[in-house]
Amino acid sequence: MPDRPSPRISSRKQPRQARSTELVAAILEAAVQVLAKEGAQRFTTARVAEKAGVSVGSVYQYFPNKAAILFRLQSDEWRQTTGLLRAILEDVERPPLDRLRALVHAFVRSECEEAQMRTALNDAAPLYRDAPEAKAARVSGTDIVSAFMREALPEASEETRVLAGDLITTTLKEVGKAFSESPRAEAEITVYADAMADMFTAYLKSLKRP
Amino acid sequence: MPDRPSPRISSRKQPRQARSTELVAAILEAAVQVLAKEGAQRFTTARVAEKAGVSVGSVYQYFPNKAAILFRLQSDEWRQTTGLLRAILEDVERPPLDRLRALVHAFVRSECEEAQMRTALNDAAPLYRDAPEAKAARVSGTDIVSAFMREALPEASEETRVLAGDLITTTLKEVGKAFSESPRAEAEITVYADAMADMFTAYLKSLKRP
DNA sequence: AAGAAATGCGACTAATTCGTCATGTTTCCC
DNA sequence: GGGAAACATGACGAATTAGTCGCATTTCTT
Repeated sequence: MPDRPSPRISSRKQPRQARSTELVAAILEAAVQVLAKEGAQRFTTARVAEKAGVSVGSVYQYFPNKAAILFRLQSDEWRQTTGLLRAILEDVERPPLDRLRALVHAFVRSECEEAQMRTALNDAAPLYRDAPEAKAARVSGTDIVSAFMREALPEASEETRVLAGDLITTTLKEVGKAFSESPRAEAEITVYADAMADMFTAYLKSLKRP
Repeated sequence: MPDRPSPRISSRKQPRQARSTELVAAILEAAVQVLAKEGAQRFTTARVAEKAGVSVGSVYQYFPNKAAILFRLQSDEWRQTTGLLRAILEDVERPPLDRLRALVHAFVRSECEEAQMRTALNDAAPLYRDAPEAKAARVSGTDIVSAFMREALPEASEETRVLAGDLITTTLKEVGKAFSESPRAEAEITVYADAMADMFTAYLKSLKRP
């Protein structure tokens, strides 16, 4: 119930010439910097435009509104993370629990990079959260998880698998997010990721033999 | 890095007469409603004042700024939750893992009440998060957890206990928050809380015998 | 080269916001 | 009753913001 309506968030028009492609890239780059440096509260189209060395009008040629810029950043971020995780999960040679551990490490580590920007992006979430595109994005990605869970818990009921998969996914995402909100040293990251992997491992083992 | 500086957030003056005490209560009550109904984005002192049937000026007599109202709500919420959880954890008769399960249920259930308002309050977190009072509030409460962990894992190293305690606490809080962001049916809550308790239980057991 | 299409510009508007302050009202206490 | 202190008011100033629009410039196409 955060923001008024859910305005359209999809791209206004596609860049067709080289200069406009660069312009969009410059805007996104600048948006990241503004977000990291100024925070969600002071993230304005004017500031982004200035940082990008571009006029406000140009920003609105390719993004229908402020939320669209933020959603685009979030999408890109999410696509990248998904690719990273999928690669790990689909390496069928390694035993499932090994892969899960590797995944936890990769995810936590990735969250800790550009932590400032990510935190600010989360702060701005209310602005794009309710848009239909954002909702759709959240649904996708379920298939990889359920495939993995089928492998890790072949004898459990589908219901159990869905529940456990959801719990682990949510925990990974939310706890990772919270963890990365403070600046962290290398060693700390490793220790924390291991602890989380330990927890998941113990949980999955307990579901195997109840 | 969300909001400019961290402005003072503590109370501006204490109400000394009956009417002003009621006024403060009315403001807080109204604040909850505005937050739930309009969301963080549209939470303004003017709207709160109007809903409370009071003038803006009066609001600023007892709260130095908007953030202070939000912080106050968060504090109250937190105090209440802490009390609830402490009572469960300190019931020394029941075995530790039983208490932990009860605690998870109580917490998740409590998060699901007034979910709208809580979500909005979280959205507004950047406004008060950086204030010193808020930082202080986050530190306190560690003692109950560590007492419990000493009991649940008497033979583990202090380091392990701190880490596990932190992980469980963070998971409970963050996953509970995320879970309550969608509206949930009774049965769903029970199932989810049980799953989370299962995960914690398995984790703690695994730390007992490695 | 010349018209068309795409792109880029930035001053400007309309709206919203926070918080103050001069002025009135109520309560307290002697 | 009367003076002081506490309380309440709401119009107002200063600042910020999102997004638009008429016009200038660049690129494409033929």
